[in-house]
Amino acid sequence: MNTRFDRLALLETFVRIAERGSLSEAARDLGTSQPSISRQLAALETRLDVVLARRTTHDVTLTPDGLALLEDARRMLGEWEAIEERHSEDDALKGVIRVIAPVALGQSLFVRAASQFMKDHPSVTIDWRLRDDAIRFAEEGCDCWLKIGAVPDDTLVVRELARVERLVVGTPECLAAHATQPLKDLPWLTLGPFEGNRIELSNSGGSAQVFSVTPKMASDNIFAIYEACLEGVGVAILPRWFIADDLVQGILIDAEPDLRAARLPVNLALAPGTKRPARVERFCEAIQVWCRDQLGSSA
Amino acid sequence: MNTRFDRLALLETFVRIAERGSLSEAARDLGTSQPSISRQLAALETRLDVVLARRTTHDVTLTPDGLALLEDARRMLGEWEAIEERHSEDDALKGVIRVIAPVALGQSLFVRAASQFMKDHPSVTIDWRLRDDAIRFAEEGCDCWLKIGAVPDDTLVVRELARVERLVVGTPECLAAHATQPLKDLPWLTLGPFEGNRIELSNSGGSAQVFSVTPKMASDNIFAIYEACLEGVGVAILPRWFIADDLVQGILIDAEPDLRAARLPVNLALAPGTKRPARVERFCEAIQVWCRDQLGSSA
DNA sequence: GTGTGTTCATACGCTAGGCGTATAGCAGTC
DNA sequence: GACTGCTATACGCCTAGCGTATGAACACAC
Repeated sequence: MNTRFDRLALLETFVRIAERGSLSEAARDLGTSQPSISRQLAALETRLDVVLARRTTHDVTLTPDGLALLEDARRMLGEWEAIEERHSEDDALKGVIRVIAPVALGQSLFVRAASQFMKDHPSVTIDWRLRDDAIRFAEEGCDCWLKIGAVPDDTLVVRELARVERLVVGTPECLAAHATQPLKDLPWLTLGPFEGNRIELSNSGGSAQVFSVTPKMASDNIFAIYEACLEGVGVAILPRWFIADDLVQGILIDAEPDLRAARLPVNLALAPGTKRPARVERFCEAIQVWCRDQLGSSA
Repeated sequence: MNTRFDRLALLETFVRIAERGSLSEAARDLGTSQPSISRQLAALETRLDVVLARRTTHDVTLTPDGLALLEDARRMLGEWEAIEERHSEDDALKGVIRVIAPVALGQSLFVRAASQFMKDHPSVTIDWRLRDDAIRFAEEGCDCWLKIGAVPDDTLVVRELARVERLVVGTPECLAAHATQPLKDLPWLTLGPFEGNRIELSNSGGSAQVFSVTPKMASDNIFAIYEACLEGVGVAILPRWFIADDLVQGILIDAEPDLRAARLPVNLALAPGTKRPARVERFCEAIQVWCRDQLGSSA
């Protein structure tokens, strides 16, 4: 089988097929004909001697082998791109960067960093998806993953961006109303994924106190907790970046200046590999710098 | 410039050109015509918009850009190979593995491991080059580099294979003749790259003694030192694997059973990257296992 | 200098591999 | 059952890359 296809082009169409779930749509995307796509997929399968996708008349689903190839194909295409753009004299970044970020950070703080990046690089497009749950990175086709807490995938390269400070806050009224009560009896507003019903605070000396609470309200959404807190319903553990303005304005008060919840690490995860497209590399750098400046090492 | 070249094929011929230093020879290697090679190189240069090689009528030398590409090209071709062979049902390894090993280890101990590997995988060829000096890994085109001591290139992936035990040995006669002398006054045979004129020995408790000597003989070749030692000229610090048989036969004697020179780490260095051809991956595993078994963690 | 041998680059058909168009077959939807 | 949208296959076309042949440049020998 002496085929003269460009192997990287085959990978390109394969990735496109995987992303669109259809040969026809891939063909439209790539500005070619559907039979061409069909032939290319067949050629790739012949070449690798493996079935990459199950075709029915109405959809295309990758086989496990196809899924495995998808990851490698994306990486190799990225590497080729890095090679091609290394010597392109216009150093203007371009293309799309796919980012997955946690909901809370992604819709407020981080999106400002991303916006700045887009301003700095007008030809760059960002696909900004907000998700808090663990993702199947390899299948998503995303370039970088911002994650609060540990990254549950040890095949990825992880860079720590910051460790965010979290403090106990409440409205002045709320705090005054419960001033005489011990900590554990406050009306706690707890954020599901982090606290559950167990609160752990420690002072700068490192000595910790741990106690269980029956939350006034529990939620998996930080904005809900925040709003309830503003309403004076109770006290909550919130990251400093989230309530910095309110602290300045006195709307919320640091209830226990000596006590802090454990810092939450914010990580940046990338697919492993030696070379990445410049736009991805630069975006990651920008995010890192931005975190250092905005969140600080003590943010 | 709508070219239909297979980009990976372009990289392949480019690497071949770099290795052979000639378009014509590359053409012969690849079983094609010289004009074809010429066109491919030109196409790659056009595509990347960079001059990769200076051609004179009698030789081809890579530009710095070409040298940079060479590294990436080798990596990408390796990755493609890994993809292709992942699903090849015959799990027989094949192809050539290029290894650079230290002279002493490479011509005796390690070559046995390599031999075993070739026996286990008949279709594998090994290009076994022995060099003690630091190499420009990226330019050499080698797959793995066995190195005594630290690997002076932090772009490489390093795996420690063993830490070899080194002891003071001499012939029984030689040791008897100098039995009354303090260590530092023995007729030392020193191995240049490691000892110089400064001997450092420590006991199992960790306390060390250091002294300078004026060597009876100094050399950068372990076999020379070894032969002189066998001749009874003096005492030498030699690795256990090197003189294990002689110790058993009583030809050489462990002069200071309580004292040992610092263990020398033996490392395996690889080009970074996520996927390597199976033969390389398996060879490295084999070497690691072999080292564990033959040299042991206390070898 | 001249000759010889080697190198790389270019010119010129040729050929075959990949393209698009057209069509067939199939599955789900209305 | 007609319709729609999908993938696979057949068929001719077209061109990109091939090999052959040739030319220019350089190295070395004499």
